[in-house]
Amino acid sequence: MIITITDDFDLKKIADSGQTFRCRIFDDGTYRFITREYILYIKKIENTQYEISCSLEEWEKVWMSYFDFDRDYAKIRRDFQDDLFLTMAADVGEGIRILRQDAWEMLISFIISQRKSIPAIKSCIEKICTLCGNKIQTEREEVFAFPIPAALYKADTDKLAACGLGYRLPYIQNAATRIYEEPTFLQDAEELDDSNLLERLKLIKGVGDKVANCIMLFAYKRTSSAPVDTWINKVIQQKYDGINPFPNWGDVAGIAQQYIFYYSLTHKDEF
DNA sequence: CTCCAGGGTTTGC
DNA sequence: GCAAACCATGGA
Repeated sequence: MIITITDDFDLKKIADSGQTFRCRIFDDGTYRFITREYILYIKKIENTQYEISCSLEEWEKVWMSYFDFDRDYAKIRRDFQDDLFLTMAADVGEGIRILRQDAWEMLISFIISQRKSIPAIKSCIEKICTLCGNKIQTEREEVFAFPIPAALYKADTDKLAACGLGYRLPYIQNAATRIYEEPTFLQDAEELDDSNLLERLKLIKGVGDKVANCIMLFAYKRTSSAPVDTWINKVIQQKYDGINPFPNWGDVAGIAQQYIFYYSLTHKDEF
């Protein structure tokens, strides 16, 4: 099926933006995304035309929300014009969108992410999916879904450790136990305001300010949340005199953060 | 081989 | 309250 997308949408930049760790790029230019049990193959045909593997119904029900198409990113970028560095970063990152991903997957993925490089995070998560995720056969490949809480809870400790979790193993097992025993924990958190949601997420061992902000931004669409990691911290030190500028950008701070994060990733020699 | 990674918790003051 | 120490492991 062919669809038209007119707002900012760059598959490669989204895949490389560090929000999702399970996007696969095929040699023919097709991108694969997974969320819950849904799998999408999408390829740019020309200009605003994209070929998608799912039905229009699934596109509208699942993927429109996943890719955050209710938000006008072109307008958001224009509103950054009073900040020179952010304007440049947003220009470089044009096409990035904030993905609305599964809260459980983001919780586990970003606990794993601490003190790991993005390639290491990806391979670690892939091993966990292969170990205890649901196997799905598509027309292109055999894929493993992200494990549900019960599957991770019941996974053998030694086999889980062999996925490269390191010292994060007890954090992961603790989080899996928590969500397995209280299945509505993440769902109920949706009702909380930003401040209370942050504190609720930080109740889970291994979740601090940075990881909680990632979960808020990438799963709960709390676009005021701007995670400060090592790269963002370098930018704050070198471009903003050590003063965190993100609170100044209000409810689009998280989007500004994502443009700047992508800029720092693609211009490592400047930091 | 060494160095560091989308940090967080624990410990010591 | 705040720094500093400590954490396992893979990728570069």
